Amino acid sequence: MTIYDTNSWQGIKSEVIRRINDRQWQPGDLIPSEVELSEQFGCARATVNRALQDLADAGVLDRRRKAGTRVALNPVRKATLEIPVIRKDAEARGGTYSFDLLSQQEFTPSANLQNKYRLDPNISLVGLYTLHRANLKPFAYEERWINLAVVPEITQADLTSISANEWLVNHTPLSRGEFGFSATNATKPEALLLQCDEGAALFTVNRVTWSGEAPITAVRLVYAPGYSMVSIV
Amino acid sequence: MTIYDTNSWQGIKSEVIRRINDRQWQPGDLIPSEVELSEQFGCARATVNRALQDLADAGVLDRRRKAGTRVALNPVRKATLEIPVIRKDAEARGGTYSFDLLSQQEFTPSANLQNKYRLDPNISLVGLYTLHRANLKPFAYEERWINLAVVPEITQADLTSISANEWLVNHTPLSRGEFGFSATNATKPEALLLQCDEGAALFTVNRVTWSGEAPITAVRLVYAPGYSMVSIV
DNA sequence: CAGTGGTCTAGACCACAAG
DNA sequence: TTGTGGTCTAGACCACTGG
Repeated sequence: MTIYDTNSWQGIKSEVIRRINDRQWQPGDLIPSEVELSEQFGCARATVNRALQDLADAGVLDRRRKAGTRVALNPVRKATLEIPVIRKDAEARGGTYSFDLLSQQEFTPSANLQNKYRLDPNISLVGLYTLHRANLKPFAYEERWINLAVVPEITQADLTSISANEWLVNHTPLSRGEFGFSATNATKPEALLLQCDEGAALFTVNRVTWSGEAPITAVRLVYAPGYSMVSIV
Repeated sequence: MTIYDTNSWQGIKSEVIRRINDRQWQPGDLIPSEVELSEQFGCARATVNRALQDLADAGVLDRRRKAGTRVALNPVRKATLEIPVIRKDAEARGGTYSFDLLSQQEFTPSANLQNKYRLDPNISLVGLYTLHRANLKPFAYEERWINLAVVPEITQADLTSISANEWLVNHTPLSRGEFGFSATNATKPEALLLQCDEGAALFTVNRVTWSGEAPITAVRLVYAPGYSMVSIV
């Protein structure tokens, strides 16, 4: 346990946490204003501000101008998932990473894709089917399409030596995305690829990545049985 | 798209992002120091600091004293999962929430639990088995134990009217935890409870919550088929 | 050692929203 | 209208760590 001075922002943060845990300040309660607290703690208001903002980010406090700062009624548990590049993930689980690019072809978006992602019918997409391995054993199976209208350069890349995943991460440094996590039963082809029984429960990630209004890529990733994604809060 | 002035920290943040996306600053590159940037932007160093710290938190920049600030080589994708109380989750999915407390009993930790969670063999735990429902249909099945040495007050609570989950959230406002997400095949009893086929792929969450060195509670939660946990980055 | 980020201060002005 | 948080400034000192 690290101890902080009470006129450091971390110290103020722990003190606030202590008061909440002690139930001096209960859920829904209004806590003193920044000015009052800075007087209590004998520090600058900016220091209190830093501490309270941090706690508000964490979902512990609710702050509104003029209305003041309250202890959150529904302390949302926020878990920050670090989603590593698959290669790192496989390596971290003690394996040597490799992958097979099973197939790659260009196509134009189906009506379904056009609607779902607001894609122009005339653009080209690349479809990629990849089996990721750790120590040569199947680790995850990936189905992906990439929007060539956004990243045409990828046609120049050798996607058998670097995975599309990594290429994209390094060439589109910042982007919005949506993740969906679910569980699906292995289909027969998936079972063959992942060397598991048909119907086995597979941890599944769906991801769409956007650059402004245009989708860059969408992925469906099914992990071999036993995979677990861990997060520390 | 919101536009910020370049001497606000948000403005500086977007400008830095722009330079990274333009590849003026490439992954691994050292970017100018805070002092240099504050001169370039005509603002105080603290403002630049705020912007760069934000980007470092997001995993876009790597910062080290004396070594300076670099564009991250492995831009970690961080997804912030908001993990709501089950009731809210069920309600957000358009249902009326209810639950059945199937069983509740006190016991002392098995050798296995003692080892895994460093539990004293003499303390008492409560085991709870709960079926959560949305619109009366099974939503998730929960197995949980709670450490009475840490929260003895819970024996006073009526856990048939408020779920243990919510009681704990409101009485242990801040705590560390670990989440694990995986997929499991429905066992026969789970299939009965969740009204699905045996073997169906179920999204599963394991959670352990700690208060200092002592575990407060551990939960295994299996969701009815079709559940998907969504996160926006 | 010296240069970088990390933090604190005292003061100021602004933006928002409750009354 | 007015009290609250949100932000910026100019300056200062500190903590870490690379050279």
